[in-house]
Amino acid sequence: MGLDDRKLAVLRAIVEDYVATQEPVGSKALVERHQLGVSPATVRNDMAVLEEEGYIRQPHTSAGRVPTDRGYRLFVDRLSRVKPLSPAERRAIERFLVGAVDLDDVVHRTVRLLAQLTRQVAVVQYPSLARSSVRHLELVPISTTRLMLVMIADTGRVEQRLVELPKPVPAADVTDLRRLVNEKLVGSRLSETPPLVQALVEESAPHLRGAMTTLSTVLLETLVERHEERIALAGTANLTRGGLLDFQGSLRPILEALEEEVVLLKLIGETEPSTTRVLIGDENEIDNLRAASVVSTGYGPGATIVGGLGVLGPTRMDYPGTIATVRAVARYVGELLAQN
Amino acid sequence: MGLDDRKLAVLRAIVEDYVATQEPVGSKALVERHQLGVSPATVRNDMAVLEEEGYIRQPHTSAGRVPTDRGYRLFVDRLSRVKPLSPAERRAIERFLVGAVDLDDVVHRTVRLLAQLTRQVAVVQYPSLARSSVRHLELVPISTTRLMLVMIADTGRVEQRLVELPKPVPAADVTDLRRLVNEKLVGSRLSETPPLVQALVEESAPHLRGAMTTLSTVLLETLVERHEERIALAGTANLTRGGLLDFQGSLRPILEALEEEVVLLKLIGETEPSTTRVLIGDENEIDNLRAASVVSTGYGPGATIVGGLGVLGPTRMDYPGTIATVRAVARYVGELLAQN
DNA sequence: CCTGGCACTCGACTGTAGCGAGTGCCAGTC
DNA sequence: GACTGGCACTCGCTACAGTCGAGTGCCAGG
Repeated sequence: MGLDDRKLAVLRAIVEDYVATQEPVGSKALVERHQLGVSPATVRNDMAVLEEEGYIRQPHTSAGRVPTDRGYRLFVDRLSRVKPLSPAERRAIERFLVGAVDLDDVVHRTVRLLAQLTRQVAVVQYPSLARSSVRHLELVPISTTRLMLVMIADTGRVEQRLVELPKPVPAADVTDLRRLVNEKLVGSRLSETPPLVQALVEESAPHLRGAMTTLSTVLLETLVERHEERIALAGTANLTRGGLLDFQGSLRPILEALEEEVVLLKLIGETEPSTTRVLIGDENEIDNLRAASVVSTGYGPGATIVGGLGVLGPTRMDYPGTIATVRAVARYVGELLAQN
Repeated sequence: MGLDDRKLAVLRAIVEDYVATQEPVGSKALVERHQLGVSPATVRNDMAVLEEEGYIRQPHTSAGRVPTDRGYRLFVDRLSRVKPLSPAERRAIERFLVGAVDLDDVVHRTVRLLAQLTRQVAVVQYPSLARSSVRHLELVPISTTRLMLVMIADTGRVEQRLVELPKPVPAADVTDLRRLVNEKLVGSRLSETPPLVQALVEESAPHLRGAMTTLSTVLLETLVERHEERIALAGTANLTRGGLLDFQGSLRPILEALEEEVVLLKLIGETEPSTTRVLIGDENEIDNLRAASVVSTGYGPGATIVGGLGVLGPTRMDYPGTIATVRAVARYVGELLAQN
């Protein structure tokens, strides 16, 4: 484990050069491009150690060195400072996000912005229902046996579900139902609603009981239990940058993974602490994404977190820059949400 | 233009073999695999004519022939019958689409189904607002100066917009506004609403005038004029089938095009007649998609068309099969919509 | 502990040769 | 006049040999 400062400097230089050039970097080029203060031969010795420890590797004998996933990990954890954003990027973020009217609008703008700034695939999760509370519930009669249940959450999300009633319900009863569910549920977090909904059914007048039961079923099953998460995606075209060198030749597994909402949620949805999470190559649990890295973080108004966002790219990525961008965008989005 | 029956048969054989094998097809292989009743030499003469007319070409001297876009066009127009669906496919469609509850659900299932059956990129347009009529408008107070406008269309689409009021509006007035807009607009097609909305503003009581004006602005601008279209996409991973032989080496332009909603709408949205539309390679107006073909059609309950759906793939695609699948799926979706 | 020197490795590139699929053309046949 | 068999030709593909050079590991000396 004898990684003295110079060896770390060599690793940092290798990572930076490789990220920039996309080509294995050799000892001679290294000393030329960085002020290491030693000769190529010395660097070679250091490289030998770094390779033995698993931080770099040679694609083939007599090629330069390339960082391993482990090497990137060390780089991210100990060798890089988060790059401050350029004023241009800062301006781009502001320009992109002002003028958003809708939650939909915010999410779409955000995901495109992220993709554009990082030049990678961007993923943004809509504010999670599980972390939202009910602002209003609306019942719209579609026919005598059908209601449209519209739920508006404090995070701006609006969800609707069709409710098929067991038997016709008069308009007056619909009004009663609407009043009851709103009285009971408005203001409470969705994760806390089950007992309330239960009580609602038990307390409701006999002639409303039937309708209230199916209504509660819809509420619980489709909105609370399998809490519908929504995801926006952009920038898949960026996967083709760098030819087929990244992603070991085939985009197939990546594209397949990106089509699975569950996978995407796993990637960016589980960020509990407010820190940025970086998953490098192999660290990723999803097999299809073993050749990719993910940088993700949570966002939300103020200190609370209501959803996640992040980007996915080749392991060979500009981590400091990407981390900075992801964080900055998350912060701006949070502020935007706080305003509403 | 001397294309006698045998030359057409040769063209058909070339298209079928090339689609199946993905390799340029030569005269000898042709007579072996198809009952043409003539010798390779004769076929060669026919091929020479077909090439002169621009229906096929040679990638390089001494390779077999490959159909040109023009060749595919002739094939689609005159040389192929729509393939009947296999019972398995038929069953797959039914199994996939029953149990859909939501419009969202229907669209998502449809797009995935299409992608799976055709093994290509599938695109489904949500029922167009322009072709929908208003079933109900709901106004939900968010704060004293903010309303959430929820529009439910007869096609099942639900759209919401935040309305920022110029000054606080009491709850009673919101009730009035809700009643007024519903009385006036429910049942009318969105494309016919502008004069109605105009009248609504002019006829409304003075104390409602201000709120009604901004409300009408939101209605007209965001829902009617730039009629918000929504699109679902699936199966991008299928682009990687056939290695990089299709799409002349780079997926980049295709992926870029697929990220633009406008482009997608252009692809599948303009289907006015109920017939299936096939765009082959160069016929496509979007430069990025000159290497691809699109098969699209309209769908809707009964005979009316409310939206489009289709698939995108390499020009080297199984046109008869794809056309059949796209049509069948569109028909099923139409039936599904008619039930609601 | 660092450095310069040196032998070695091995991928990338180049040029050559042989193979074979496929063609175009032509003379002969029905 | 249409079709066919035969034949010379083209040219991409593959294999192989040779060269080049970037990069390495190792070692002796400062």
